Amino acid sequence: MTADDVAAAAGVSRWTVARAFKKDASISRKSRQKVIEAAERLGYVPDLLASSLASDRSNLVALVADDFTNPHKLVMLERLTRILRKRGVGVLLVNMLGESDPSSALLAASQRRVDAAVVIGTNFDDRVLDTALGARRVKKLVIFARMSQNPHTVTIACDDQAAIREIAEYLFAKGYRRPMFVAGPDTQSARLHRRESFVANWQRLAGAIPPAVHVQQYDMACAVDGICSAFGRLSRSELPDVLVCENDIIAIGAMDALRYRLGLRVPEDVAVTGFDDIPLAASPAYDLTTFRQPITRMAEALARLLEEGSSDDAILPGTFITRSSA
Amino acid sequence: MTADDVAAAAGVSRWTVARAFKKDASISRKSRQKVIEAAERLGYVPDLLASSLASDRSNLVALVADDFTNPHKLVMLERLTRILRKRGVGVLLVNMLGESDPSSALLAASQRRVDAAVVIGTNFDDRVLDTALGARRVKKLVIFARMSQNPHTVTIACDDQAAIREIAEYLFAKGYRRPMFVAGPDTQSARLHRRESFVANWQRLAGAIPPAVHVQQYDMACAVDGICSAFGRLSRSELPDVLVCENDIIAIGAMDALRYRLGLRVPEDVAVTGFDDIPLAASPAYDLTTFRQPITRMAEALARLLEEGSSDDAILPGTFITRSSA
DNA sequence: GCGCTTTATGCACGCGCGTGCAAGAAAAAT
DNA sequence: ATTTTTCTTGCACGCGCGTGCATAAAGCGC
Repeated sequence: MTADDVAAAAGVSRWTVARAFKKDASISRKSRQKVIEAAERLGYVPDLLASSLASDRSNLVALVADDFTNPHKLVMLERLTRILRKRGVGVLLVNMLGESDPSSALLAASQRRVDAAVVIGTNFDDRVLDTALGARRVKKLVIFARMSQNPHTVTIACDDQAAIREIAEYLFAKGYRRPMFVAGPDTQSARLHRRESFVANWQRLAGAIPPAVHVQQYDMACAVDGICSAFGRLSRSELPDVLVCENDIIAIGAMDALRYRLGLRVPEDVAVTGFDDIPLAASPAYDLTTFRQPITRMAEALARLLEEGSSDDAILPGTFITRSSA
Repeated sequence: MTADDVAAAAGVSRWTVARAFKKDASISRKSRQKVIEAAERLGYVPDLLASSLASDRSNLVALVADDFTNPHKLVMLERLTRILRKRGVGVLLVNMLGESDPSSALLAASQRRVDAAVVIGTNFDDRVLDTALGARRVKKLVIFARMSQNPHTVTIACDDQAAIREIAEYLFAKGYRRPMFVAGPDTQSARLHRRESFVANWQRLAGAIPPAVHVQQYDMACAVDGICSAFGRLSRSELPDVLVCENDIIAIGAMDALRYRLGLRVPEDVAVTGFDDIPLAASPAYDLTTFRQPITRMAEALARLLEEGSSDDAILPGTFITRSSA
């Protein structure tokens, strides 16, 4: 079933068929009607592959990820695929986990002529992005839910600064005085700046620099180990009264460590906050105070960026969710 | 950068360039060397879009899903994308959640000429598959990690029958005598047959038919509610001694319900088993006895199926994981 | 009904590569 | 040296649709 078949059936030319399927095309109401009917009858749908080849838009974006241990990724994937699909944009999921050369993931995407590569992973650094862009491999590079200093990329993210300020002020107001920040791995670039933000805010509020620990990976088991070893080095009097975690998966690992390894109660002995509001955070077992990123609006910002071809960063406000863990 | 450019640079024809990039092509060692060098120098990589258009293989599969609340999906996505990518197969992620017409998801995939559509969701029924196949929309339809009666589809799944038998026998041997099966939604088709399997096995072992409940969705919150209302209808003496759950996410919801809503201890009062071995199952908070599906080998079976074009079902054995929850 | 503007339609060419075949080159056998 | 076999290379044609322009049709005021 090609456009030619439909053209013959509708008694028009192939190009009129193409116009019937194109919004804002110069075509009469009658012709479009005829074409649509014929197409329906024959079961014709335009071939996006041929269309991509002929034009220079593929209506396809690559989602590049290297971190599949965080359930929040699933939320992001769901939202992105649903919203992009509604706008006729397909999603190519590229796993760059265990890739010898990380930029080869970008290359794989470029071979399919994606309109944009959207990085939603964690452990990539600026050089990778630069080489990919330098080689004109991808037309557009978007960093999603992360920050990047790279001037050639577009950032779509939650307003972490404001979020962390809100968390810090809330904790201070609630009377917590010995917070400890629990961060993820200390990557080269495109990192979150939640730790710096929290330290700055707490200094402003309480006049003291809070301690911070890093866990090896954004992973529950790592968080458990990280917290245990961090607490092992602390004397009883130095114990924090609240753990401010970079995200929910670390926070949940931290809660498990506190409860099941260290025999402490949450929130009575040590309170915990997270970031992301993953589904598990709402479970009665954790009931985690956290911060929800505006994923839907971020996905919509991405869709708009693709449609309009703009290159403006989008930093959107999220929602603070208070539960019983802090 | 097209093959023509490389051809000119290497002093050969465009077709020789194509051959250099094709495995088992009839080409001399020298020519290939020349071409590869020139390609590397010019930064050329073959355009998969044009390649797909010209041939009838796109090396692209669609992963169709409608359920993004189960972290196990993330494991599946990671494994599938990684293993398929290693073989040069791209993955198009299609979200059919909230789609008015479910088959439109298949259509979207077909418009990109995918080599196969792989269904990894839950709430689709046979009619959808039939119409999609009837219209020759997709060349191949694969049901992944599910069973389907539809004779035109290929099934790649874990051997649930054997798995459930192993669980039932383990529980019986451990002395449990009043099991209750906790199943997910009762869909039309392409369902799991774990409940039937368990009932049959338990009847064989203990000579009694165990009760079963259904929760609305494969979702923690639903499982919590489902268990609470099921236990509400039971008298003290009828309480089960073990909940055999269709998958981990239900099992974890069940554990939360038991502990935080019903005030029961796990496993002392009621034991729990799951299925899938999601990362959370290994956490100290749950430490769930469960059954791990051979996702890696299932993904490899899919890759083989694409390469060889065979249409044989693959039912692969998994691994029973015993932890403290039962 | 005439000139004018606006709107519709048709068409040549190209997007980058695959397929199958035939001709050419090299190696092997006579 | 010649023939046969094997290997290697080149090429016409097509995959299905988009772009920009030229032409045709329709609408409009007088």
